[in-house]
Amino acid sequence: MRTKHEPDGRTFTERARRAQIVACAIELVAETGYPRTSISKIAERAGVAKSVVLYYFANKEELVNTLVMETFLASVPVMVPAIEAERTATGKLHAYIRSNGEFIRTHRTNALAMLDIWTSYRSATGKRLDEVMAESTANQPPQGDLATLDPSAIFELGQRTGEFRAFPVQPMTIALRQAIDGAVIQSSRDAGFDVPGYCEELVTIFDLATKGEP
Amino acid sequence: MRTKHEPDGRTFTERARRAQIVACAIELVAETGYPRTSISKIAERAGVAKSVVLYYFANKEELVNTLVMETFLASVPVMVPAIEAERTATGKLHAYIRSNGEFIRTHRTNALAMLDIWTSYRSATGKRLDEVMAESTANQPPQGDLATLDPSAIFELGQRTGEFRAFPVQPMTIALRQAIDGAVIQSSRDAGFDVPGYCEELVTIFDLATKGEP
Amino acid sequence: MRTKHEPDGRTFTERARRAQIVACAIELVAETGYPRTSISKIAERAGVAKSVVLYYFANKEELVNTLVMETFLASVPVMVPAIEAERTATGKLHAYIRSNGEFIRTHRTNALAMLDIWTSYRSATGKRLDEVMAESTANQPPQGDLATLDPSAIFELGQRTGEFRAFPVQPMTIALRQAIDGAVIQSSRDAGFDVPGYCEELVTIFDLATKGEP
Amino acid sequence: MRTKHEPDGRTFTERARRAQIVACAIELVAETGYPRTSISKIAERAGVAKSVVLYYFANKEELVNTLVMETFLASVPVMVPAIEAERTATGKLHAYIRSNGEFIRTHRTNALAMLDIWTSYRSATGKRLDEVMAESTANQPPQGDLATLDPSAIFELGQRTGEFRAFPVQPMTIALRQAIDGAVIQSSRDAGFDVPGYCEELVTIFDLATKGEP
DNA sequence: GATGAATGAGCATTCATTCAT
DNA sequence: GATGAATGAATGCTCATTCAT
Repeated sequence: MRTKHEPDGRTFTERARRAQIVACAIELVAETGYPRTSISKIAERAGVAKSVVLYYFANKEELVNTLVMETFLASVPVMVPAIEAERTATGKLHAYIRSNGEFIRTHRTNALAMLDIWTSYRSATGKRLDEVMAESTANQPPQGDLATLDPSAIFELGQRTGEFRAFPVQPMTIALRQAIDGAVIQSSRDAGFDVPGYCEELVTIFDLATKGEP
Repeated sequence: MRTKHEPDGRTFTERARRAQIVACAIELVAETGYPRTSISKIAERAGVAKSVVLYYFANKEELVNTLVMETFLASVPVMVPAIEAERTATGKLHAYIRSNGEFIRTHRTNALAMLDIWTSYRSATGKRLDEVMAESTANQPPQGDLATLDPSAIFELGQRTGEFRAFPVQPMTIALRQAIDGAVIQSSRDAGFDVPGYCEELVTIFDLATKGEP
Repeated sequence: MRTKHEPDGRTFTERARRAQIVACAIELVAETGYPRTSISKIAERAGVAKSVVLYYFANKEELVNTLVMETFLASVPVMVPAIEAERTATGKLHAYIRSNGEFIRTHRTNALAMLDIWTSYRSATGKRLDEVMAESTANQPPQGDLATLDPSAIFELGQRTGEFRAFPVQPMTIALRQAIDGAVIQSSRDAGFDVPGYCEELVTIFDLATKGEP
Repeated sequence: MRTKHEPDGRTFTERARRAQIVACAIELVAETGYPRTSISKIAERAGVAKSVVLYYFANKEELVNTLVMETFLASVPVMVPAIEAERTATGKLHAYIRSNGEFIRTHRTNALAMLDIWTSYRSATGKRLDEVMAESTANQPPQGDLATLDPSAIFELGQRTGEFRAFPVQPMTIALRQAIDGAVIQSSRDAGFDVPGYCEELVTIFDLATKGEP
């Protein structure tokens, strides 16, 4: 008899194994960094043969893509509703920072792994992950959740409504994203790092930075 | 005749060779990232045999440490005088950001390599570079140039003089360091990125963030 | 009700599946060569699971044997009647060459695959296909269609009837078989190669070679 | 002290090791076929670590190229003088066949390996060796030894001098090359195969085939 | 000082095959 | 009948490191 396939075309076992392998990969990347995370170490941690990993993922790149995508998708239900619940740019900015911090706190390992891959992944041709992803979605402005999760949109809204002062959006966006990534980095060095507390400070900092009249 | 040894116990030739190898390593890390920078590629670029690299550096870790240390030391004459020339905390903060930007602009390759190593280096046991370095200088508060180059000192000064509002120093330090690292990351993706312009925005942002009364 | 079994002990479905798999295998070998033809690629092209291929064929060797046998059997109705229709050795020789060329032209993929396997197949112990097959039919002189398809018999006939000069049969046989294989090789490199035209030249060449008085 | 380098830029050890590795590779290809000849098996036979093979040859392709080139170059001093010593096309044709047979007899393993590679080598993109080599020397007519070793030139000469009948050169060339390759194939199946005797028959066959008036 | 030679560990990937269902 | 799951062996290749000279 045929094995039962779920609507997504995957069997129960396949979905479970894929999830298990992705989980082990995330742990290893978070603990030892992406370059030291090999397929055999992932298999070892999962308690399966190395070839099992490559049975479920065509190659390492597919595994990494899945990992990144799953982590990104996990952040959506935490962040998007929080941001969209706010009507003002100020409210959205606060919600963006706090919900991002909340995601880092509740999904610490995911966040660690994602940031490590984000910074140290290089394709066979030397390209970084964002460059690879940018190519596949070239010339398309961010849409849907992706748009909501881009701080630039919040800054532009605030400038249109007059809540924020006139400042170049790109540098502010970079500074904010980097500041939030700082929470992940600190968290990786000190498991007890107070992410929500840090984010409250970021709320104050970027509140002042966006509103003040220099 | 004996070969003349300089005060550091190294001959002129040895220092020149080491400098040449470090320079090639920096170039390669900046171009292709740390994990893709192998000793044989460094040797190839330097035009020497692979074993020569390991003759001058006991192992890859020592080479990396030297590389980081040299880059750090190169930043001292650019940043320290600029910061120390200022008397107020505000002036020192501005000088810190601008001189750091100036260093990134004039030593782009160094800065790129350093940040890449900072984020992706892991020792054989999985430790990051700062963790490894922290162990060798454990329990010592930063001194001399190191103290000057630590933004925490500037923030504490400003709070003592009343120039800055009362805020927890650690989060502000993390946010500032991360924001500046953002300049390097952008520069690595876009060689034409306007680092000084970006830093001017950071001056405004952190001016507002440290002074405002929330 | 019991599934109906044909005389060969196989059901209709089974024979159809086997034929389909063999057909896909032939295509792949012809296109990419035997060593690059894996069971998973065959299964993929046939649109079945990899394990299905090994359900119908005990192992890769059995699949290859079937493939070769089917191709050989396909050549019989093209070549044997043409050769047997001729009464003279000269006529049979011409018919042998021309009908072989005709088979190559009409069954190009089969011929390509068969020659590729013939030249590059090696068993687990390093033996070639003809050696493996020879073992299973050891000490039996060729019979039936196999005898008709052996050029040696034609040459011996011609020498008995006086149509051909006295020459050692083995070298002439080797030269003829190799010359015909040349048509397949050329055809694999250049799909537009004029096989019948080439075979007409072979007819002339071997006519002169078998008849001349040196 | 520097290791002494010979005029070709290679040390004594390097030349010896390369020769040893190539010799082992030739043996293995001749015995078990190219696809079953792996770098580790070559290393094992040579009694060195697998990595040593890749220390002397950048990759498998370079090793194969060296192997093919060395075998080809080994055939030059055997064949070229013999062919060039003859003035008539008939003499050159006989010399071509006989000296090629002589080369096969004295360099049996080389000839076996070369033919196997010639027929079963495929590049990563699926191209055969002659196609790969043709690309690198595209649009250049064969020159020097390569021209001498091309039977087409002999056939064309004979047609100009009137020694040979008018026949299309390409099919005759294919038939001759294939017939000679037949000697190698027979030799690989039967180490005692009488190559010179076989070649004498080829001399007769192609003598008749090129001269007769059909 | 300098380097050619050698090596073992590790990596991503392919593949034929086994087996329980 | 059919197949999803799993696996071990093998492959080409990279790399940091050791060592004798």
